[in-house]
Amino acid sequence: MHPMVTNKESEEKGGGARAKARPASKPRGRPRSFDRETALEKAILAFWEHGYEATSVSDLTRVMDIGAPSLYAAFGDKQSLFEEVVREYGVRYGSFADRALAEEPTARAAVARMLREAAAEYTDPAHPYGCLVVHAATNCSTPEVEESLRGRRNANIAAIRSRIEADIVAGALPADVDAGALARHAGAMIQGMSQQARDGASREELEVLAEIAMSIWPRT
Amino acid sequence: MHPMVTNKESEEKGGGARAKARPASKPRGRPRSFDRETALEKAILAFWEHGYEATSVSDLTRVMDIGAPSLYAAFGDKQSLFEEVVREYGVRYGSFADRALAEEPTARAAVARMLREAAAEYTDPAHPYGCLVVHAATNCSTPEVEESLRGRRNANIAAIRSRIEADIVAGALPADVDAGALARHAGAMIQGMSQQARDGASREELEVLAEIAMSIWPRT
DNA sequence: GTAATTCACTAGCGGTCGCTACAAAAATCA
DNA sequence: TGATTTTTGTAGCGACCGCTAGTGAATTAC
Repeated sequence: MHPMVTNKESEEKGGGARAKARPASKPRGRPRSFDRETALEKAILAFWEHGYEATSVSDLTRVMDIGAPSLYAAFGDKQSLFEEVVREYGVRYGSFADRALAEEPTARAAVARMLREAAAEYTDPAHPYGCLVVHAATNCSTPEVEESLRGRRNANIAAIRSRIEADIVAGALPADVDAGALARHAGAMIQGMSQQARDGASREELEVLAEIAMSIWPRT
Repeated sequence: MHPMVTNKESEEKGGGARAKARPASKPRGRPRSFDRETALEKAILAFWEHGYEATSVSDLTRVMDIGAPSLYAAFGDKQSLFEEVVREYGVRYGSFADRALAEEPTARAAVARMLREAAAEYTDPAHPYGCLVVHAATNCSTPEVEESLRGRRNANIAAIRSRIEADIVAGALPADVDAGALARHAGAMIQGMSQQARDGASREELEVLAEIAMSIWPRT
């Protein structure tokens, strides 16, 4: 008798819930009385603001406006809901970093844009301050959860490093550049900016920070 | 992590009269059976590693090797114990920043030393990684505790800023230097380094980070 | 219609949380 | 010797934690 919940719909095949390409038939039983996407967004905001541990299931059922059994049926247990929240956060709010790395012509331009956009994103009053990936699972008594976000942070730094190394190979950066150090510096700036946003720094202050931080890059 | 046998404080054997600096008269009731300083140190390490929320009173009584009533009698409730822990942490582990600001001849030298020593301190295997002030009260459901550490972080940045402004007045830094931005950058580096130490960065990696971070300072 | 299926709600499980009442134990004071 | 004062260990308080059994409501399939 595992506490395991059979994740009936966690596979979520990309298509709209029930409006679009459905395999012909309507679902069998009583329909859900809440919008799953909306409830998930509320969960994102709650975890973003208070972190994994400090957000209780009863907090979640309140802000998502559903009962506990509905939450467990729709999202699994607290930990799997948080995993989905982190994934969706990455799509809705954390994609600016990957976009900068993919779209800018050089690593330097990518990091500059990344920091500039982080200053705006982390201080946007439309949602909690800072970065969920940086703050939501620090001091977490569930090691897997803490490790999961740690992995994401380190993966982000590794992605920046790869982009820098690509520039070195392409000759856009000097061969003696320490790609790891530059990438780590960008990561530290991101994390420091997130912390300072939470501590009350303004967008303008973080933008100045982002700008002067770029002066460590070699002149090209 | 020594095994550390809990030496139940053998009651002073020779004449009690010449035993160290005694406060005038002996206390009236049954003497305490544990060393308060040692117990406090254990509490520091526990809060440092797991944070305020994730460290339960039962965790504390276990690592401090005392019963709950003894803990409450000696330190007050969990929150006031944490306050004392933070104070004592500042004295025992966090004083390198203030010392650098006080002892170095210039703000630049002070910040350079501060970052260099942070790289060593935050990765010292003799205690938990990173900085307690940065990490122990994020996502804390007791607002006063979270606010308290936030205040310390912002005060540290303000202290760096004051030191920089003093250098500007003294002519050791150009008059057009943005003291606030430079100080904020140092704070972001400290916080980013603390996070990366927790995420597994080595002392050498953080030292490189500390060094390149100093290149944002104007050449003097 | 009836059966089958899925969701919502109430109620509550065992466990841990921070904290404390209580009485025995160990010291000083008279 | 008591009487007093303080600490100690036991034992457990009420509140909240994550989570779920059980029952009835809402829908489709036959």
